[in-house]
Amino acid sequence: MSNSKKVHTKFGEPSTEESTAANSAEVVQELDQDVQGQPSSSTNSKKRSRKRNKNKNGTGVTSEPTAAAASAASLESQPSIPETKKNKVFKFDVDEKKEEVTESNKIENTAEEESTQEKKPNDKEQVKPQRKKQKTHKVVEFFSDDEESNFRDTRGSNQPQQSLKQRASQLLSTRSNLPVYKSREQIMNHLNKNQVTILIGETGSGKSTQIPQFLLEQIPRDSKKQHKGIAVTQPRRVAAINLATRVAEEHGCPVGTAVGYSVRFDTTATHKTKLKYLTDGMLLRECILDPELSAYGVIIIDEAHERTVLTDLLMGFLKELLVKRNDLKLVIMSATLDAERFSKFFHSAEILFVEGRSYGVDRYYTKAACDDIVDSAIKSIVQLNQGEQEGDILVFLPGQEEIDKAVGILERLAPDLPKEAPLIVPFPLYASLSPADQAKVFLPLKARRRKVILATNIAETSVTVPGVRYVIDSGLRKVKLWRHSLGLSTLLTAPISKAAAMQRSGRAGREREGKVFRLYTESDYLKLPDQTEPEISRVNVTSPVLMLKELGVEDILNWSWLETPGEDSLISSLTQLYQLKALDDSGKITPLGHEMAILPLEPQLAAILIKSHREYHCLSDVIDIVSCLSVDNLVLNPSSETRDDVNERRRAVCGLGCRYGDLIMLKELLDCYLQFGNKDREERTQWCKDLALSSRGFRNVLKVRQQIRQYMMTLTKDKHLFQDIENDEEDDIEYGSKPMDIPAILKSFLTGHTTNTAIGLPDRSYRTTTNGSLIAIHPSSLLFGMKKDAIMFTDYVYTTRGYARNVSVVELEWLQEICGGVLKVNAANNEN
DNA sequence: GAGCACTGC
Repeated sequence: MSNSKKVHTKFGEPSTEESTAANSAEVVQELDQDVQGQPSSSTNSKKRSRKRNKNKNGTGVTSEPTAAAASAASLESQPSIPETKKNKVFKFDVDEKKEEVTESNKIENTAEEESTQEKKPNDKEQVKPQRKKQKTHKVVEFFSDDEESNFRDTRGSNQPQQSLKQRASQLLSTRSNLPVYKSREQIMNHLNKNQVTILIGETGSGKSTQIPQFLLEQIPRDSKKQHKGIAVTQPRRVAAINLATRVAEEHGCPVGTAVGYSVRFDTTATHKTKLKYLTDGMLLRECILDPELSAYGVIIIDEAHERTVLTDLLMGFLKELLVKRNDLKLVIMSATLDAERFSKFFHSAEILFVEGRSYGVDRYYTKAACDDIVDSAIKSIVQLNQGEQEGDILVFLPGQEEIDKAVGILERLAPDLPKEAPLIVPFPLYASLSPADQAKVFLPLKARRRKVILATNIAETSVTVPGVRYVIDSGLRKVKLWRHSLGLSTLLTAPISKAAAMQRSGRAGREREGKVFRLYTESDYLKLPDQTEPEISRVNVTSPVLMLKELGVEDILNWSWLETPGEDSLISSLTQLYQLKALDDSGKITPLGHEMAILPLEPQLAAILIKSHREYHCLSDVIDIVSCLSVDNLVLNPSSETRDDVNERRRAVCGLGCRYGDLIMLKELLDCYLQFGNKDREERTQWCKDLALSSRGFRNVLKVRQQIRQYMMTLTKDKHLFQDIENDEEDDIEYGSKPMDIPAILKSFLTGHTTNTAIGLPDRSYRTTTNGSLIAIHPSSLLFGMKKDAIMFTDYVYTTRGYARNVSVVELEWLQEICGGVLKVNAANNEN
């Protein structure tokens, strides 16, 4: 630490915090990477020990009335709070008592490093016996390297029942050392006595794998009586799949039997499944089919602190369902103190705390605010590389632009740096990077090299890179903000919250003690909001509102929102649904609205799809385009060196796209992809590479397409809806041979995008028809720089100026025909 | 003539 002080002259004194908010779902995501053949972390600690003090009863669990959590939440402003209480909860911010807390952590560090030496006595008496106890469990951790390789072996192989059982009993010793396992009795007593339980569990507590199993083990295995099942929701698909796989193994059964999962396009659960991991979106789908959720006796909402729109909706829905179903139990699992809100929401349900296992992270702040974040990040990386011991560096930057810039600078800089320090090897990491490029961050490096991963928010929860010991945090992120008054969303660079800063720094403490270098001052840190604003308060809620209408909620404004999106936002969503004819004059859902709610698409796209069938008779082409639109990162951003070539090739393939715009381009690209067929896989992959398209993206497009076709056949009760297409596919007739009815396709889209239109001006800029603001065609569009009478776009982004993305050419007459009312507004604007 | 964070059905 003294060494680092010398080197990091820019930073102030270190302070220490516990890493928080990371959770067991992330742990399994590491596992996923291993399953996919990526190297596991060889440095993964064999000696993981707990740093957290236990409470007096020694179980690691405390059942507290909510007032205790409230006092814990306001920790900063109550320096007189007893030490024992502080240790029960997360320390979001210990800066005001930095010395005190650093001191206590120092003692703990010492105890760990000198494991044979008896700990010096201190004033925290209750800590002492517990620490002794934990030392005996040091070798045990959630996933050791050995565990993971064994896990790989058994997964997917058809092992006899006996060996599955053997494996399960082997795993039992690992399980039984998890903090949650030790508190089993207490937790289960509480769960059995209460309808709602809020559980805060830190990283590595094992809550996501163990608590569902405790509940499962209460159900007799071979009971003839029908027992209601357990559902565990996750915000991410990969987490649901991996947790189910792991838990099935611990339970000694193949996935898809007693334990299974259900995510879009991939379900292993059957009617026999008693414990099901599923995405929150999937459970909401089940709500539509069965509003009583009668298949379940217990619902567990995991990762509730992430506050995704879908989790929030589920909690509101379940709150109402609990009144109707006295036998239903609900467990809300969270990793942060935000649980206080959950408790209040569920009529002051009690909060249980379970400790976790993670390492301390020293914090450093800059002495002055940084004006150029990329420059500051580079300087910090170089300093750190020279002054600190081995360990990889994870740098959080807001977006692709900053990351690419920083990677470029580092690549030029690295060979000229002093040779005493390890060679810096930079890796970018963001979602629109191709999977192959993303995977590079997991490759091990030769000796005397240091990995520097420059990442967006993707590394905060979705991707866990092993080996990271240092985090550099710009304190910035990109946020999509929905402006309901404009009907447009903007993408802004904004400061993160304290909770997010904590989450980011926690990435340095997953395997051993780490350090975080924050590229902002401590006083700026203190000004950050405690929690990240929940998604629901900043996004377009048209889709959630339609779902609630479908579930029979009449008074949307006064529904049991965990957090209301706001009256303006709700009213604009209701208005939009009314305009799409999903709601009638009295605000009730229409038959069309019902069909839209069933389709797994944004209401706008659903409306377009149905219109394309009933009015414009071009359903199958529109399904193809809509499928492309609903897959992320299909058309990738080419790197700056290849950009011109890629654009050239795309234009060559998309003759019609060049004339009519990006929607038609998507159809042409898909047709091209399909023409390769499965015989020419290699060629097809090369083609995708040449055009900077994602093969994985296309595979998803085909899944979505298949799903939507299925839904449309059900909705129209017409089994032969796609018969001619399917015959073509069987006969291997060339794709794209049937000419598209382009006006019909574009008119279909116009019905859903009346407000996303603009009129061309002489200088190649455009004026929107809604409020007359200036907008330009985004450079990523095939129509970039072209002058057209009128355009329609699916997306709007404001950066240096307003940009329309995914642009298509429309005719002025169509605007009059389809969005007459909108044009009048435009005329009024132009007069002003 | 410029550049989009992350999820879900």
